[in-house]
Amino acid sequence: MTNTTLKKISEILGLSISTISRALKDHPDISAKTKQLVVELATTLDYEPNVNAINLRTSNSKLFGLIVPSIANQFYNSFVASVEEECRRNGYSLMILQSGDDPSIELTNLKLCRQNRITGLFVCISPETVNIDAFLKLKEIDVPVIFFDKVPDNNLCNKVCVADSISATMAATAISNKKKKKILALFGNPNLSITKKRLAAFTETITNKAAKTKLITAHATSSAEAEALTLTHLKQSPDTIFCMSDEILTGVMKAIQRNALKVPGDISVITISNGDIPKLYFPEITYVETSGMKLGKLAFSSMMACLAGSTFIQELTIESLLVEGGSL
Amino acid sequence: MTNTTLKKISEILGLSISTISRALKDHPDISAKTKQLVVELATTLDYEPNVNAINLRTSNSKLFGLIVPSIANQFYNSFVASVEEECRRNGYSLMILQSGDDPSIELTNLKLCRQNRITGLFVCISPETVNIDAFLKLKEIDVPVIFFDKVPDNNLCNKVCVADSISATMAATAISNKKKKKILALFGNPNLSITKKRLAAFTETITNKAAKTKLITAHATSSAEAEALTLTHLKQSPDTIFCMSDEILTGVMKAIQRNALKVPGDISVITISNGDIPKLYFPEITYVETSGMKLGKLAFSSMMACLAGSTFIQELTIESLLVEGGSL
DNA sequence: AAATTTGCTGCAAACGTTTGCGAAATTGTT
DNA sequence: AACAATTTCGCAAACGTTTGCAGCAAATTT
Repeated sequence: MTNTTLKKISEILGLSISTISRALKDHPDISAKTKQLVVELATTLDYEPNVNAINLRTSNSKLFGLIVPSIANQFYNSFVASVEEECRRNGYSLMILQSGDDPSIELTNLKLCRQNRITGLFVCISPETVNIDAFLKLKEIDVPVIFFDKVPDNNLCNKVCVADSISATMAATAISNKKKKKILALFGNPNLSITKKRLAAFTETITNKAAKTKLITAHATSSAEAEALTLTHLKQSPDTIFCMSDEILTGVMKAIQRNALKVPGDISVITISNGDIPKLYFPEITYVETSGMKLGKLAFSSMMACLAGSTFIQELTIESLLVEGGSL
Repeated sequence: MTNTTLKKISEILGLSISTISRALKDHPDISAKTKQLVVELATTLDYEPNVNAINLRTSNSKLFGLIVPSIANQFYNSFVASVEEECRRNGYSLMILQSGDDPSIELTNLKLCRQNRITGLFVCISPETVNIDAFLKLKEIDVPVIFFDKVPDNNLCNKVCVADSISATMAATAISNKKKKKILALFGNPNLSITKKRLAAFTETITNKAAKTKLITAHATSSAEAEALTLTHLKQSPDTIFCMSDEILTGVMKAIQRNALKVPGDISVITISNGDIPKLYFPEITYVETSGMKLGKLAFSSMMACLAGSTFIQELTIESLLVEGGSL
């Protein structure tokens, strides 16, 4: 058995291919009874149009590309899920590709996107990616590119991000409101702009709002490292720990559980997170939300704006939100 | 600017389209110097072949479809990630679609796959899906279908699953080896075959191996429900809790933390899991591993076997593995 | 009765490739 | 110098659609 085509239907019905094509899309030129005839046969034969042929003919693929470091990550995960949903609702397809933070795979994926003649691209570049010319070339052929989360410095492109500085500020404010005196603040890879922004904003806020508070900052690039670091600093008995991300948080929590400390009795915890991990603990960890889902919706609407002809280049951020758990 | 095509290159070089096509794919008919000429120009013009045209011409899309309830799930997540990786390594593309466990979206997604003329489909059906005819129709047009994880009862299809019975048995054995006396075993949605299998195997093993042990079983369909259930049963002070899944585990752990119980001093915990969640706690939770990654690799190789012409229908399972944490 | 309108349908080109076949140009063989 | 063999390339059809245009019959208007 082979796939049903317009031609096959046309031969059975003794009509021309163009009539079949028009009948199936309810074209006014075709009489009602012909339409019925065609639609019925198409249904029984399980006709499904060949999108390759359609795309070729119309040069409009209705396909978006999405390049992300890894989908095995709470944040990107929810981002991807929400973009996927929006695509389905709006009649688009989505090609999801993982780069594994490897610039060469990133390029391979980009190539794949081009070969598939995507009509738009969502991309989160890897930390090592410095040259984004390959992405910008897409714009030359009128394919909009929306950078999300980890975005290039170049300001000639559309970006959607979480409000890094603001969320760190919010966390710092929440801490200072509680009159904490000795804070351990843990951050991720110091080379990432996301780390720099959060570190700067956090430090500044604490310095301004709670001048007498002692603040210790440190960097960890993995959960295990965060755990070790926490265990070390716990000896100086901080009263609060701030975590820049879920990864840091999980390490910190293991250290806290290992030392059998009570949260928030012995020590307070606050983090910046998508929200899934903080809810795994009791009490639930207070966090500043950076929603991948919201970011996905924003990215999608930004894409739609581009496709609608907007040439206005903008950098959008989603607002953060303090979600109270019981850990602060 | 528009995309570069073979035609454009051929016009610039004064050669025919077929020569360009052959030159780019290193066809022996073409002379070395022509090849070099063509390749150079193609590179500077950023030529990327149009896969729509290729697929149309060759009727071979090199595209797999993957329908999964949700990618915002540790297990499916790792499954998808590993399939995606295998695809990239083997020159295939992957169209990832979420059904949200909604049978109608499932069908929409299936239609999308057909329209894209996928060469194979990986699918995890929703619990409500009873009629799988729509999927079986794919086989009539020679598109292999690999069902994974939640599979239909029908035995005329290829399936890859985690070893549900065996993993439950392994967990039960681990418990009985520790001479536990009072077990609380929590399971998920009682209508799912996965639940039935795990429940049956667990109960049977405990009954056989530890006849004197008291076993209480219960069902919870969400993490919150599992927490409430645990809090209730904790009053009867079980010495061990078995969790059927990560979802159950997270609820149980919140209950344990809420009651400030020590693991494994006051109570032991064991679960069946992909491995991510158990490692978030201290001590890490002992679990029987059901690896989404392994399942992904298995599904992919099964797909490859089908494409290679194997008509042998089989149900494959991945072996489980007891990963010792410190919770038992 | 002729002219016009209306309703329905078909023709054919185009989208960008691949590939079997034939032909021309070059080389090698007697 | 004649022929065969080889190298190198182009022609044209096909994949499954969409769509501007033309055609034709029937219905309506002059």
